[in-house]
Amino acid sequence: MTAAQQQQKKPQTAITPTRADDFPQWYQEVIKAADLAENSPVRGCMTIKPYGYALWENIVRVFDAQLKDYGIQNCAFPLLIPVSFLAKEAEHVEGFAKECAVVTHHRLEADGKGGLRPAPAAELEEPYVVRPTSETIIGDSMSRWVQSYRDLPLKLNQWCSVMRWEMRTRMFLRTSEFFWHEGHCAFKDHAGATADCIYIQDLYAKFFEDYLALPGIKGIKTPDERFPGADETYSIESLMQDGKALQSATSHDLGQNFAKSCNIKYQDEQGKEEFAHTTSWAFSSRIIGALIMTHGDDDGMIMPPMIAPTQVVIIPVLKGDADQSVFKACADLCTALKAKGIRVKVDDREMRTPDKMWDHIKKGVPLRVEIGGREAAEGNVTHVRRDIGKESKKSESAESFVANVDGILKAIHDDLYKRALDYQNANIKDVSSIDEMKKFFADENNIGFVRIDYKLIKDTDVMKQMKADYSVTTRCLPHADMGQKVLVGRAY
RNA sequence: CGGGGUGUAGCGCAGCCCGGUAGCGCGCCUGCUUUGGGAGCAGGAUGCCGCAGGUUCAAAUCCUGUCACCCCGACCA
Repeated sequence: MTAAQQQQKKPQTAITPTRADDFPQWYQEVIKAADLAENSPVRGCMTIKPYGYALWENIVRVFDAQLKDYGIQNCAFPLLIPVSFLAKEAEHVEGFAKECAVVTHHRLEADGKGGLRPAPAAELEEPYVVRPTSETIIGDSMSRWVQSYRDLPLKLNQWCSVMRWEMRTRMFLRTSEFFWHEGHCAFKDHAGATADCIYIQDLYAKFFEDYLALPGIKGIKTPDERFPGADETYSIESLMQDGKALQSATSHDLGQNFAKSCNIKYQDEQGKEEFAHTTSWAFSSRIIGALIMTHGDDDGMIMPPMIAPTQVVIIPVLKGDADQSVFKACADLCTALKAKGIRVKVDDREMRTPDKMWDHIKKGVPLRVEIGGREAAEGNVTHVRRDIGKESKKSESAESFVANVDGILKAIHDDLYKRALDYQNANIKDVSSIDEMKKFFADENNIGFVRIDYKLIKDTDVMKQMKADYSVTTRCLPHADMGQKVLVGRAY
C-alpha cells in the first residue's frame, strides 16, 4: 500500500472532522471517541458513560472538600417542587416557568391499546415541577431553620441533577437534565451575602485553574443577563477554541428577594425581625464541555492531569508470544506509581497495541507509558505526553520515571493552562466605539471577546440590535476593569 | 413554535423512481500471520426495512395515516 493510499484509508487525525473544518461536529465526535457520554432514549438527556462519570466524580470529590473547608453542609432536597413554590418569586417564575417538566399524576393505568396513560382519577391537587433549580424549596426549609441571628450564616449545598426543558440540546453543554451542585446560603446582612458570592467566585476560579487548567474571566453580569430573581450575578466566562464564550460558573446575590418570598426571617440582637440575605451558586457538568472545547485537539480529548480518571496508562508492547517479563515490568511500574497516589492503569486488554494507543489518545490520558521486551530487559520505560504527542517520546529508567512522574504531570497541567490563558488573552479586542464593535462582529472570522466602555452601551438598545444582527451578548463586566468595561461576545 | 431532513443489522448507509427470496462498509465472533502512532487473509453470526391501515398473486419499494428522531432559528448553565 502506498503512502497516499494509507493516508486515504485513515485520516491523519483521530477525529474527523477537525476543529477547523467543523467545530460543533468535532465536539460531538470527541465525546463519542473518548467514550464520555451518549444520547439517551430520553429527549434532550444524555447518558454519561463510565469514563465520563469518572471524570465528573473526580471534579465532585475535589470541589466538595473545598466547599466543606468553607463550612458548607451538604443536604438533599426533593426532586419535585410544588408549582406554588416556584410562583413565589416573580422574576424567578418568569425565568423558569417556560422550561419546566411538570408532574401532574401519581398513577398510570392501561390505555386499552397495550400502553399506559396517566390515570385521570389520579390527578394531583397541585402539580409539581421537576426542579430546574432549588431556591424555592430550599428557601422553604430555610424559613423554618432560620429563627435567630445565631442561626446565621446558614451555608448549604446539594449535589444533584436538575431539569430544564430546553428547545435544543448539546451533550454536556446543554441537556434537559444536567448534573451540578447548588450552594444556598443565608446571611444577616448584605455584606455577608456579597462576601459569600465573591468568595465562591474566587473558589471556582482557583479550582478551575488548579484542577481543570481552565482560565476564565471573573466579573458581574449586566442586568439583562442576571439570574432570574438575583440582584447581582457573579460569573466566570471562559473562551472556547472556536472563540465562543461559555459561562462556566455563577454565584448569585439574591438580596432579600427570596427571603421575602420564602419568608426567611430572623430576630436580630435587639429582638427586631429582619429578612435574611441569601445567595445561590453553581457550576454544572457543562464544565466537562468546557474541558473538551478548551483542551481538546484533532486527536480527541486531553484530560487535565489533576482530574483525569487515569493519569498514566501503561501499555505492554508485545511481539509474538506474550512475554511474561513485559507483563511483570508493567505490573511493577503500576504498583510503584500507585504507591505514589498516581491514578494508573495497565492496559492488558486483548487488543492490538496500536489500537490501544489510539484509544488512550482519543480518551486524553495525559501520560502514556510503553513497555516492550527491550525496556523490560533494561529496566527502562518509554513515555509520551498526550498534549505534545510523539515529539515528547522519552526513555528513561523506571526508577527515575517514578521519581519524576509528578513533575511531568504538573508540567502537562501548567502547559495546558498556559496555552489556554494565552489564547484567552490573545482574543480580547479593545474597541473604543460602537461602530468599531459592530465592524468587528460583522466579520465572521473575528472571534473572541470585544471589550468596550460600559457607558457606551448601558441604558441603550445597542445590545438588543447586536444580538439580533450578530448573536452577540454582554458576557460580563470584568472585575479587572473595575466594572467600567464590558466584554461582548458570542456565547454557548 | 417556524423552516429543512431522516427512519433498513450494534454503528454508518445503499436499495424505493420501475413491486418479485434483504444488501454494502465498519464493528462483532473463529482461525492463522501480526502488534513501538489505526494490520492482512480466510471463514462466520446478526434484520417486526419506525408503526398502523390500504392496493396487489406478491410491498422495504405504491397509497393513506401516524409516531419518533436529527439539523437550522427563537430560548438557555
